[in-house]
Amino acid sequence: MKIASWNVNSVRARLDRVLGWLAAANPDVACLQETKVVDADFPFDAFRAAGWHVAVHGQKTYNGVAIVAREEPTDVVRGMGDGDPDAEARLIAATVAGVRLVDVYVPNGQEVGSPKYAYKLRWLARLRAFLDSNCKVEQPLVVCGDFNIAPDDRDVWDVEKWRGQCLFSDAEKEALRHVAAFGLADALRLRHAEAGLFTWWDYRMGAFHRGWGLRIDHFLVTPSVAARLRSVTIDREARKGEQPSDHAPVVLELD
DNA sequence: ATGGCTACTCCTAGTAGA
Repeated sequence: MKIASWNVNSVRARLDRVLGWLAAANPDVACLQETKVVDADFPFDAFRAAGWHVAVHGQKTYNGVAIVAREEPTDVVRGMGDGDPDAEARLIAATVAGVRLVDVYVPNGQEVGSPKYAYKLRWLARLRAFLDSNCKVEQPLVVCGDFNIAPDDRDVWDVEKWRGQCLFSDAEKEALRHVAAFGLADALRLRHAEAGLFTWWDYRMGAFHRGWGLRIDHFLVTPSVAARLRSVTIDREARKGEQPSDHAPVVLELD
């Protein structure tokens, strides 16, 4: 089974590239983030024509998540359902081929100490509560997406530059560890220990070409998924060429 | 020193991303 996660930075602006990548990589399921479109305007027809089922949770202009699969996703849940008054479309969950998928687009946080940073930390605490209430560590569970947090020194291109900055601050790393403490492992680190495995590069300053990236897109998996883990790969090729997303897809293969 | 790109929107200039 092949599961992909990709922040596409607008599914409409990127439609041809997204469909082209899906056709070539041919995952069983892909979790997309930053679709940036209300559900009514999602390009369902183009996906259906290419043989994909799609479950979406979107909003105008910002955020938005979608699960795209060869089989119909079941038991779809949109949002954390915890009564928090915010209406940001940042989480969708569904089951595909017996695996429970939680697709997340964690808030960026903007700047350490800002209101958006506080919102990010609060959102991550809510995500842990969502897992506690809706999932079990004994089940095949994959929590994946754009976490907007680089977990450790290996995951930033310049440790000194990034130390204490938003995306790499201690409180963010601790909030991510608390999510994982539900009983989830960072799948990439189960297979690769080396530094410099990045998933995002700034559009500016030729960052991709210069290797100035961060690893902020993750697959967190329960033990039953880890036991089936064959490979975790970052498709850097998808960051190249005309009008790329600023994120590369990450692909998990299970036995 | 700053910003350097991209996508979005009933403000095509201002906001947001990371």
